[in-house]
Amino acid sequence: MENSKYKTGRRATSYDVAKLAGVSQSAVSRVYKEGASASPAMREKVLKAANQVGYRPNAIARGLITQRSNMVAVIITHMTNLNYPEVLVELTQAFSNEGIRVLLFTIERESETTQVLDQVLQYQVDGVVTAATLTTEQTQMLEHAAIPVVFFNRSRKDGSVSAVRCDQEEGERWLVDQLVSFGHKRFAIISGPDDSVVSAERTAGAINRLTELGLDRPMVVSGDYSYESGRQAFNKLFEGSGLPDAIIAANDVMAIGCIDEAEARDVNVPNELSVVGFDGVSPARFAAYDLTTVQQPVKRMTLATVEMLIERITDPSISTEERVFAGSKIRGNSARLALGEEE
Amino acid sequence: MENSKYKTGRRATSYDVAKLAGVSQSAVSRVYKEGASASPAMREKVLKAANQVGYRPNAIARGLITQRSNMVAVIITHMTNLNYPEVLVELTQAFSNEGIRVLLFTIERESETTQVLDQVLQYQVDGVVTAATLTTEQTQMLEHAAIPVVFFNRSRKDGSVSAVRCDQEEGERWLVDQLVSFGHKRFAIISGPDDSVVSAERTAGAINRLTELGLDRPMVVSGDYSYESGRQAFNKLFEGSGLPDAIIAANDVMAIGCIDEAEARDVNVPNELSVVGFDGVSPARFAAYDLTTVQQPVKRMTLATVEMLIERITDPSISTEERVFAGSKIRGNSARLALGEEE
DNA sequence: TACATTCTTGAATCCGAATGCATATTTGCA
DNA sequence: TGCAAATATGCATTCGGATTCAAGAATGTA
Repeated sequence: MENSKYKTGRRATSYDVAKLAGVSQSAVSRVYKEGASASPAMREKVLKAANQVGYRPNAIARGLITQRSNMVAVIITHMTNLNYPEVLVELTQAFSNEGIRVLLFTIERESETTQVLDQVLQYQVDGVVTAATLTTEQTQMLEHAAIPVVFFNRSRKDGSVSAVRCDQEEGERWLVDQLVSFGHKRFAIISGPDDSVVSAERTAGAINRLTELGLDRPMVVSGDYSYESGRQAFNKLFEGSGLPDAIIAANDVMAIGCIDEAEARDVNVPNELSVVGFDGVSPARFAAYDLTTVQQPVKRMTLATVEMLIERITDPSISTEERVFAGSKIRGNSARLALGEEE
Repeated sequence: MENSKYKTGRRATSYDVAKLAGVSQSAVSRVYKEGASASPAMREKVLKAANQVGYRPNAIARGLITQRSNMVAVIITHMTNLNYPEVLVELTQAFSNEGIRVLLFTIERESETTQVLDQVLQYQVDGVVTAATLTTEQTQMLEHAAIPVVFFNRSRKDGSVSAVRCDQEEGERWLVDQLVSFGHKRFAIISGPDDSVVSAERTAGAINRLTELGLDRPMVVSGDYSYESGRQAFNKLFEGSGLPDAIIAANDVMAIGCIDEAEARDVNVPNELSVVGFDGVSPARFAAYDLTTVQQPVKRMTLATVEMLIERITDPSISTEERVFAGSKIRGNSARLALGEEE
């Protein structure tokens, strides 16, 4: 006991500082609390003492009493999709600017949310950003615990949750229209993992538009967002009954894999085959691929997410909101495009 | 006050559960603590009540009393380098398997560690993994607070910190040897950001080996790990006095940029120019580039990091250790290589 | 059946900072 | 100069779960 005060690692507490400065613990606390009444003299004494012992308020203790941890959970799936790292970094940075820390939860597939949710609840986070779909039950658990959630790139049809997303469907429509306007007729689609909502939306978006335009229902080959799966998907199509005019991949990385495999089999892109992606990740801009794709406005989306979540944390009674961003259309060189046609 | 108990979001506490189950709060606590004495009857009663009210132990409160937050901080620089997302995911997953949560701190450049360190200390993390260099002073602060640290891909020459790293120098030596054995004589290097230790090590490793072999000191152009900077670097070299035989980039992404710009200027890689990278990130394996590079064994490195950090958290008195991993040599097609020569 | 040993359980206390309340001090204004 | 209003400060309590201590129950052994 006597030596505990000298034990290495004994972090200084507000009591230690108080004693050293000859004031009360409450005084120390007030000095660190913006807007609390403390005389300049007091403040100086306290800060000096705090400095001497290297005092830093204990965020855990503070969280316990204030019921605010100043941490949010970010749930994100395994980042095969190169889009996620960028999202994560931007989110972290934006939250950080607001004095909020990010507790990271990664899962392999969207279906593994259960264990994660349990942890999220234990850690008393102030809010959740999820890039994985939650069941109604899970959403309700969070709601019941009064933890606001913002869905990233997914939502509920009934608008019962707050969400920020990129308009996948609109993006696919543009891609299809581009391809069609040049005369492409036979389409194939490479979808993402079964449990990816984003992939489902993109795939459906493309198919719907094709149907609207009276074209044949495209063949759909499934991938898992990875480069390899893009290559394999091409092979499946190549070995099938006649190559399509254009392949619409559910993300850029698969489009890239697809292009590489096509070239490996002497199918020239874009002359013999058009390939388009989605996301606008950095490799899509590499000159060797120069994809025609739709880029998600990651920065704006993450800022909107942070803003929205903080708003809901501050005022939990606020009603849900959905913000939908259109993607930026990028005309690359992986598809033969309509000439001189804008919009 | 009276309504607070019914307020939405009022999370159930161990007291609530205790009351409902007709036992003491201590009993509830014990049921949730492995190895604590609690009769099966008691356990059942408590779990039933807990289930009824959706009780989950409050990790914050627990952390306060146990002096263990079960969180570690991961400090990582802006992920221009595609290597980091992978590292981050693997770390998170591995920590998660050990019941430890990751609090993420991202910084733009390695030099911005100060503010971050302050936050790290406030959040009472049990340990720190840093992929950014810390000053001696900063390391001492952590040490004084008894927070173990593991450096990722950086260390101190005096071995005063625990570290896990990839042997950058050895990797560069292999690259240089490969290139030299084919007859390359004129070298150039594209370095990373000034404050990147990894870049410094790689650059130095290559230069040292070239010197050892009696070759001319290479020209060094600086980049910032980005694709664009790789392109620009090529241009600087192209406009300079004669293109070198080989360019050694401090990471894969710059190597890719460099290759693209070379092709754009009708310099064929690898026939007219060899380009090698470092990291072994996924785009390096894209067929269009197929880089000759050294791949960091990310999975093994992250596992070692987690293991080491937990070891130090468990027993802080343990002495420091450094684990150095050799990178996997990848002979791609971006450099003309020696034939039939292994090792 | 008696007594020692182990197991259960609850009461009380603690972790470290925030805050309502009460008191002491200062400031403002007539 | 006097008194009210505003500030400053300390005391005591609180957040929610872990843990020590001591008492009570169950089990084992002779």
